[in-house]
Amino acid sequence: MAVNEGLSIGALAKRTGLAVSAIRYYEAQGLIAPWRNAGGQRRFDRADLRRLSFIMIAQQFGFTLPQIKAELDQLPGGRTPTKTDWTRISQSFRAALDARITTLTKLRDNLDGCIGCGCLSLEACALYNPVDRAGEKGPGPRYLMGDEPAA
Amino acid sequence: MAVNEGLSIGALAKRTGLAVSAIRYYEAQGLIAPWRNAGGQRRFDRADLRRLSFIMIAQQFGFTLPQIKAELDQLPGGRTPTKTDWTRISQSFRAALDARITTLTKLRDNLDGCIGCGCLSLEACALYNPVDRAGEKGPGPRYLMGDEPAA
DNA sequence: GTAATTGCTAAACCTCACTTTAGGTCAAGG
DNA sequence: CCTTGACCTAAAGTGAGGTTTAGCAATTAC
Repeated sequence: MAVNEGLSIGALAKRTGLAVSAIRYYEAQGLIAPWRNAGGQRRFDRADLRRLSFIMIAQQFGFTLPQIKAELDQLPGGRTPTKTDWTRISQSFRAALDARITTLTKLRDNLDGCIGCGCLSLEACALYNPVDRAGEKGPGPRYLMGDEPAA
Repeated sequence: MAVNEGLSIGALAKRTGLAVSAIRYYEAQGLIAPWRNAGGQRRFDRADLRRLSFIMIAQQFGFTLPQIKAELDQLPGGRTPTKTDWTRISQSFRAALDARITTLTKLRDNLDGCIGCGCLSLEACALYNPVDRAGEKGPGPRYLMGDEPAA
């Protein structure tokens, strides 16, 4: 129990509320990179708490793990990220979030227009058009909420 | 090609942009209930175009199929839904949507507060709290975007 | 020192929302 | 009549995001 040996996976799980299995899964997906102690057990930095926190928040916002990884990959490799580093990625994150809120609000406003007519008609309803366009992309995974597939 | 024999699944697919397989899947999930012609092929009402349209729109908003089914189940059983019926479910739908936008906006505002400090700290960050609460629900499926699991 | 925890890996399993495949049937046009 | 295209079912496959299981090793608590 020396002070500088890092956190165990169980400790991380307790502090984040994540399941141990989820943390291991994030490692497998390249979102977090613990080292190993002499016995082969994972040890984590305190900075990893922040990474996990970011992952959980971004998931609440509806981002996929590859998208989140892309954001986290912008953090510096060789050193512990500074506040400035986190501020930078929070900002890029906020832009994506703003776009999502805008889309949702626009769709809601279209829905308001439709409540009066009760139509949802394929020919006339303002709500139908964005849906139609998604359909025209052809078969394959249909993306949600106006987002493009993960980069 | 008599006038009143209903639409084939292919016709529905063309008019909605959905895949035929998706429509059959929705039937299996109880979201739509075609009848069969003498040869065993599915035949659909024109009103089913509206149901499918609603499904597609609701999915854009991030609702799951069970949630959408719950809304559609409120439509009358014995007759073709009227505009009033659709208006009623659009309104209940809008309320759910409003809640979603509110949550997202609140989270975004919290993020704004965090950009200044760059923290995302588990102890202090305003963003952490909602995440933490989700974690406290214990193991099992973690719900997204502040929604409760489908009824 | 030993028992209970906690951690390890690999592989199987799960839900959601579908698509694809395989093998066969139905309907419409020439 | 016969071919072509649309349709049928059941079952398996997909990919995201994990959890569960099995069997074993390391750590911690007493």
